[in-house]
Amino acid sequence: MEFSQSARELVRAGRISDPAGPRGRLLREAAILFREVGYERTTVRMLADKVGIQSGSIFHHFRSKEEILEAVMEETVILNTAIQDKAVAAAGSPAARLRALILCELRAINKETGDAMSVLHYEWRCLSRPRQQKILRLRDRYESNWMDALGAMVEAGLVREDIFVLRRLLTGAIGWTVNWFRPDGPLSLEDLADRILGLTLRRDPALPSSL
Amino acid sequence: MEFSQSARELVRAGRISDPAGPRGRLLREAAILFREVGYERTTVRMLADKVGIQSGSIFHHFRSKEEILEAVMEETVILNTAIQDKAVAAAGSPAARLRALILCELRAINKETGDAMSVLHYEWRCLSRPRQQKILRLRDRYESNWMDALGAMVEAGLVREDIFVLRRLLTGAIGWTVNWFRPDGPLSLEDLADRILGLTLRRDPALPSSL
DNA sequence: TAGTACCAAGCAAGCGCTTGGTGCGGCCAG
DNA sequence: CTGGCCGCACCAAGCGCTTGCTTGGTACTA
Repeated sequence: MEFSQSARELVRAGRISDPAGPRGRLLREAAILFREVGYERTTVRMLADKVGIQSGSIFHHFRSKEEILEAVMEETVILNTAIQDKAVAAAGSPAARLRALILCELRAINKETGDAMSVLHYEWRCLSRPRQQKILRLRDRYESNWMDALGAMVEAGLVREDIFVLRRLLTGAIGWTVNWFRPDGPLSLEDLADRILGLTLRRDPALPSSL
Repeated sequence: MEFSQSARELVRAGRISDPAGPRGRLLREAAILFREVGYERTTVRMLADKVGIQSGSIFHHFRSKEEILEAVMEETVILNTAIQDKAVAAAGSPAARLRALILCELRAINKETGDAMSVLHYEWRCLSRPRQQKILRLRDRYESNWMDALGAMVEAGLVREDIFVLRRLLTGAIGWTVNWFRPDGPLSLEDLADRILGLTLRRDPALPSSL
């Protein structure tokens, strides 16, 4: 599996925490709690209970509650950027590359890192400005992968839209799936990726855009 | 303007608070604070300061802080449903109706009710379950307007997608505009509505969906 | 005189975080 | 082989502060 392999490599490189260690376990439970309850409503006592330690012991691993939130976001961005890089490298045509990006993002949001991605989305403003900018810098390569792929689609004549607007519409559409997509439903993430890709392809100008 | 006329009618009918009255002023400032700071981080003291009263006086108008959040959401849903109803009634063709819905939602999110709509989106889980269901029931007609319009588009042969999936993708794409759309930018909401409508139209099957 | 809108003061609970100390596995000098 | 010790992970207790909300009373309007 792409996910766990990338994760293992990053743990070995010291870029993310070992999920088996105490820090990694704290981050995993924190992501779940932050998602379900919200960052503000989650107390350090709730998190400590989930992990099975005393509330004060958390501050042996993190200097503050906000540092936990930052770490959840940071490690998720690092991991998903690594996964995305691999998918981009493996894709051939521009269309295949775009589809790979769509599928990557759908998976990030709806599979293993779904809790943390949800936190990244919904708890963004709970981070102090400096910490926000740190995460934003980490996202740079992730986003430029998108813009490169969309640019290639335009060059190939497969997309007609303004790619900045298009990327933002796609961000919204894909991100929102967290609120309705069910992996045990009739629709697979691969199907969904195909449909979203289909929406982006340019339509025949001859068709009546009859208003 | 469609907005203020619908608002005035609803105030007269007693369905939403008078924005000039103390309750209405509280709700307006609450929406702004909840959006900018977040519901949990907003204290009743902050809200009282904004309105220029003592913190305890808030509880003369609302029984609890959560009741304020509920009212913000409830009145926004009521108002935007009324605006949407008028737009639907005025639209002719299926495509015009769909475009009207897209534009309505874009306006709701990016104009007068933008703060409250953002709160509706981001602070949803801060509501207790019974209160959530109350709001959901209020949204019923709003959503069925959408499904009716999309169904008509399919019948007219203008849309090929599964309309449930399509509606959800659109919800995400439109909702996300709150995070990037700037009314003083080069793109107008009307332009944006056209582009989003364009994405939903069925594309020529003859075009290579070349993967 | 009843009702609306508000003030001034403060309570009880819960919050993030600090402090001082304990148990234990690994490591290395003797 | 082993005794001493270091550092990691954690505990028990609680401090200081903020929070939503309550109470009892006042001014003004109709």
